[in-house]
Amino acid sequence: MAQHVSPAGAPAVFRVPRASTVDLIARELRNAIYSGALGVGTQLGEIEIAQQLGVSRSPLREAAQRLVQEGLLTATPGRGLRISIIEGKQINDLYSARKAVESEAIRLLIENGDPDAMATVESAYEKLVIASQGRDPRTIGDSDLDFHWALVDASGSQRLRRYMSTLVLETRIASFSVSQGYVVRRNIAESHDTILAAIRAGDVEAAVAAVRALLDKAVARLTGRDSEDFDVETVEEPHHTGAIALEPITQR
Amino acid sequence: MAQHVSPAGAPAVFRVPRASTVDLIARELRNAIYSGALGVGTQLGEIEIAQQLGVSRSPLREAAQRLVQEGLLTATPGRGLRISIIEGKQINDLYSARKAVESEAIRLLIENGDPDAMATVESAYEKLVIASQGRDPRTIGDSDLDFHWALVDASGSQRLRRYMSTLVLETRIASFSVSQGYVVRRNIAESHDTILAAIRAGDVEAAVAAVRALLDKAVARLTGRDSEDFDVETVEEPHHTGAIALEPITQR
DNA sequence: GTATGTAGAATTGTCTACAAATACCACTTA
DNA sequence: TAAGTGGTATTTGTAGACAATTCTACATAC
Repeated sequence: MAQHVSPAGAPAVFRVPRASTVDLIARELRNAIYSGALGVGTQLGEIEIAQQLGVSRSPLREAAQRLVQEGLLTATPGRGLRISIIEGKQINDLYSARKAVESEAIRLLIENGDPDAMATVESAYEKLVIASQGRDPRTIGDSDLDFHWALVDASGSQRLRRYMSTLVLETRIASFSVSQGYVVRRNIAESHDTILAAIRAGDVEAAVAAVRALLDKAVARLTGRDSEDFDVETVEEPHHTGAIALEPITQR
Repeated sequence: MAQHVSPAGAPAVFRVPRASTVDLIARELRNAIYSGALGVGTQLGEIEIAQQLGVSRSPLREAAQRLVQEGLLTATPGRGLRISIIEGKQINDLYSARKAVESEAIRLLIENGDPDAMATVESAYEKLVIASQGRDPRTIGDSDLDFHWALVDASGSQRLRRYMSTLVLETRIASFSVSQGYVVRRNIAESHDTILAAIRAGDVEAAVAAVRALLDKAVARLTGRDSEDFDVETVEEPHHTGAIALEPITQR
């Protein structure tokens, strides 16, 4: 995922915003969810996680509340935290949000007309093409999400970016939740080419329509309403070995 | 703001999710921001707030992290928490997000065709009309935001609702940040009538376009690029008396 | 008179300990 | 044997205490 970029015209020297411990923990938790190290529905014991991260329970709990706010974790009083499950109607809801965010992102991307931003999108697309030529569905799925992320990142909107970073994770959770596997389409590159072509042409409506269609297809696939599309491949998620391993927080 | 509604078809009996202390604190903080009790840019001392709320620092800090994730609070290591300031380019960003969310909400609202949902929107509109006939700009501003909230709430989308609840607060913060006053248009009802008419007619594109136009106008007003529109009124925000008062958390 | 360095106070960040709620398991009983 | 019940153990929720960082004020040097 791309980094933040200093806006032009801003002062040359910023107050260095060194990341707080809570930031680092939250990031680590998100990584763990994305990678699948923390499986869907997993109840997470605070002392265990805290020990693995090399921190106390307090900052861990604070970081957890951030993910709760995002909807990635579900907190039930007296019962602690578990990774949210996203299935059923939530799938539709998730993709509604994605349609909202990605549509607006495309609009901004085209309006801004920033060549650098377009370049990163093109770059993400190329990686997607290369990945789709390979045979590893996992890699394809990753580069698919990366592309959509790049799209929103290139919009330059801080809020859309924030929303999308969560939505990416939720999409990941959803694919874990639905099948306990991982479904991707093999011919994924063509449909994305349509989007990119429209963006290049500066045709907002066409690009938006293309993304919406793409996402609608994804919903149909995930909710099992699409029995005709055989060009998919299911990959089993590696079984969780019980012992989940998180990297300790460094930098202090 | 309207309350959450049980989605149809959900099990009749839920595991009663009694609100956790963190929930209550977070809600109280949001209320304080919305009401202006916690002014923009205010540094909040943890011990003081915790005492006023009648809780310890631990749950307060956890609740605060939720608002940090929302972007309502800004946390700087070693320097604690302060209410975020929203001005300049952030205004554009904020309204981009609103466009994204509200556009999609309208789309869903029309697609769903739920009479009850429409009724709540109509109700919010009526209140807006009544308020706009009065002379209190503060009331008008409130009912304006309430209407937009009702729109998104009626979409039935959990995620859009979550986004919007934050965006409403941010909009409020923005109007506090820009002028240290509160700007509203007097003839606000007509423009909203356009939206509602399009929704009633089931015309998605027209409704979406109307909302986008409305929001664009708001941006222009807030960023001061709209010197021609004289039909506005500025209200001074009541001076903060230094002593901020928060209601203690009850229910245990 | 301005700027720099230092000491003190206050506030935040983290940890440990205690209280309360929940889950699990054995036991009893129909 | 199955269901209900009670007790125990584990986990979470909260509070208070300690450590570290930052801000403010004052003194000193240029």
